[in-house]
Amino acid sequence: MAASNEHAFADYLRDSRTARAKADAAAFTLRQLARRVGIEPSYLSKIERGTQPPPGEGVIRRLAAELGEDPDVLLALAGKVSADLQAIIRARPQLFAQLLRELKKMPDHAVLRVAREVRDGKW
Amino acid sequence: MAASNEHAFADYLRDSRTARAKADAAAFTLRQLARRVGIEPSYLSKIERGTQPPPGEGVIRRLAAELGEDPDVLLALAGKVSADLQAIIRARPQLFAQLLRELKKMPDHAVLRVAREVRDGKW
DNA sequence: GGGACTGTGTAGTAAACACTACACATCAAG
DNA sequence: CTTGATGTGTAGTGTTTACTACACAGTCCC
Repeated sequence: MAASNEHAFADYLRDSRTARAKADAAAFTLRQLARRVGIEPSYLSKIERGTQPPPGEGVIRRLAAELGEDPDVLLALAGKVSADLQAIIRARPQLFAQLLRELKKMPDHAVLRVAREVRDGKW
Repeated sequence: MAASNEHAFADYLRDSRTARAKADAAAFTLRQLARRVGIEPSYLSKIERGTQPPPGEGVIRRLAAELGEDPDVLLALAGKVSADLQAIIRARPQLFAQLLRELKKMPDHAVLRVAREVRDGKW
């Protein structure tokens, strides 16, 4: 694998913001977004360029909310896993460890199918 | 549940070691275990009494190996989730986030059944 | 009663994490 | 031409994580 994903989170974030800026220019300047999220503009700037590593989960969640992105995807790009998902695993470590390692090999549609069947109360 | 302990990891670890010590006293002194795991005895002592927070994943894995414990369980007691499981989730965040949050409500036997069916190649 | 063990107390450290504060250069608009 | 906004550079801070180093007291053995 090439080192293509060095700034995966950074790039995704900047692209997402500039995309929103096309629609609503004034509301999605770096400074405005930083202000709504509650961080320093210079910090967001560095994050968007990958100068700084991705921020903490809280900031990522607020960014996702403002940008209409999926928090879990953004967290993943930041190399993190949502704290609530971790808690779910920790509650039954063996069960979920086994299941996840099994599903690792499976294609998307298989995982999706499992999820759907579970949701549809077939268990 | 009895007094759900603040020092769940600590107590579990100490109990596990002292249990092994009944069988093979010399091999499971605090110092011997610390030596095999590659940490300072005083550090292990503090960990076993909950004076210090649980160690990193590497140390926990080596402790589990020496004590014949399940690494995922030990990690869970330490408030952590195995790095490899996190990587599995990060590879397909939406899929696994949805599945896990769905399975959270389900009883053990249901999760187990899903895992078994997946393993048995019904997908 | 000196050695060789136990476990423990005190102190400190090095790196990573998650940010803030403020000054600066640039550019568009009035 | 200066005002007000944009993004960015430099510097620094408090906290957490993950440990090490070494000295110490008690116990068992002869």
